[in-house]
Amino acid sequence: MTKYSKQSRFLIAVDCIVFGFDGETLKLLLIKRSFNPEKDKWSLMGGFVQASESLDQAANRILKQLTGLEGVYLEQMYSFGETNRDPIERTISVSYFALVDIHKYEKQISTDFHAEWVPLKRIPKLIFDHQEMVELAKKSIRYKAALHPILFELLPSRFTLPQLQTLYESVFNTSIDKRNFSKRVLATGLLIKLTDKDKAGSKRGAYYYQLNMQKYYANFQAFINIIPNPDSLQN
Amino acid sequence: MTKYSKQSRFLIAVDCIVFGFDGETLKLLLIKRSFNPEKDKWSLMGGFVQASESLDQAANRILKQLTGLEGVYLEQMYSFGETNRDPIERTISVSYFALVDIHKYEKQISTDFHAEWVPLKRIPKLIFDHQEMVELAKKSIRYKAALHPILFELLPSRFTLPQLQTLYESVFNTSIDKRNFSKRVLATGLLIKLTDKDKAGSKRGAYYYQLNMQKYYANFQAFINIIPNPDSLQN
DNA sequence: AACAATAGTGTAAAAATAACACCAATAATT
DNA sequence: AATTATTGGTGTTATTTTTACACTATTGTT
Repeated sequence: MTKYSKQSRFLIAVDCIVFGFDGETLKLLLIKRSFNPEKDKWSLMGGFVQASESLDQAANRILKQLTGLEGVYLEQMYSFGETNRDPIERTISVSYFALVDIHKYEKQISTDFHAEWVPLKRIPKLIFDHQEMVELAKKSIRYKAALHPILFELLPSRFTLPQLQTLYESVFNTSIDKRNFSKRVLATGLLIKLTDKDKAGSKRGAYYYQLNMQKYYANFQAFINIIPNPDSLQN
Repeated sequence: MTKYSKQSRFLIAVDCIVFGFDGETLKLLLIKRSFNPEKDKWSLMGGFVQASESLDQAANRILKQLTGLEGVYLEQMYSFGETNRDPIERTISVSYFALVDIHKYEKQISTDFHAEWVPLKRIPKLIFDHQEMVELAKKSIRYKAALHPILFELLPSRFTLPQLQTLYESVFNTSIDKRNFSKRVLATGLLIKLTDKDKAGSKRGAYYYQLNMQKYYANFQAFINIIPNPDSLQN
């Protein structure tokens, strides 16, 4: 068989918007770009897709190479294809967002690699259309988190209800009554209460919980109402 | 500045999953492929992205060229990038789904073009990974339609409540109490009741409604609960 | 005139959500 | 040793939303 002649071929990039949560604020993992153009400017984690790999494989490889992160939650988001989005050569970028437990990787990232966690509220100017990708990623995780239990991916395997609530409050930029919040999340049946407490956050200490992984995977696609009317929220 | 040397370049295709509704069943617009490989096999509307156009522009152009459809609802869905998805040459496909008023285009499509409306329940074997795209598209419109008023894009500008209900029932493969359904949709404030009736569907005739376009565009991103627990539905 | 077929409407029970305030535990301070 | 300050944990009621459910209206056909 013959090839498809006369058609243009393009570079394909993958760009990853990596979210982390340190217990107080949501952060993004950014990197100083190591090559031209825009060398030393802030950028998302990105790279080119290679001939031998699928898009998902490329996303995982790039994340690993630039940050050491492996096996994290990674989901394709949107493909950006404006003709001039990269000034050097036409490049289609397939964007992914990732959710990681920031503590698991915090030191590793800043020592071995040159990536940095930056609070979502203080994102510097980014190269190309990366700003636009970040905006879409913020919308996307809100949208998804309003309906599905993805935010657990940002927490360590053992976490407390106050931690979980702070996470939801910062993703949705709102405040929630803690009685109603705990009723809601416990009603999902996704949480298992442990017997010991986290004494770091308070004097009294808060019980640790962990995910019921069975139910978590089984109910992942189910609609779970943790945040009511998520789009009526501002900012 | 220098080009990004040493990187692979790829073909980029756009494939469109086009939904239509004839008042009874949901249908997809398919086409007999006009070139090799897989010539004369059933295929989605697809084509290659050109150097001069964005992804969205390519999607619109391809839809227009293959079907004459223009100005219809078109939304990027997902990018497919398995290395072997096209046996001839590695191609990344950016998929879009479209929602069209089937009546507006029915004759035009079958005479001027060689596309055909096929009931969603009787989709033939499709080339490459198009089957997978169709499955994802079915999921995607359900997901989106459960929360946002996109299904109006499948109806003519004037429609009746029974028509609208039949549409929802076929998208969600369920049946809905008509009293509750009309309360729900009317509560959105999106519908304007007209003074005349559609006498085609029944002896008594059903009032026509049209969209309040102001509110429609304003509330498009808002979460509108027309179908409760959309994922608890089977099939 | 009777019939057949689809359109249109209201109410009450049940479930889900929202609003709300106090006591518990304990480390730090006096 | 007692007090204070700080955060964790819980239950009830009112409101709202959702669900279940059945009859009359209209009109073309027979």
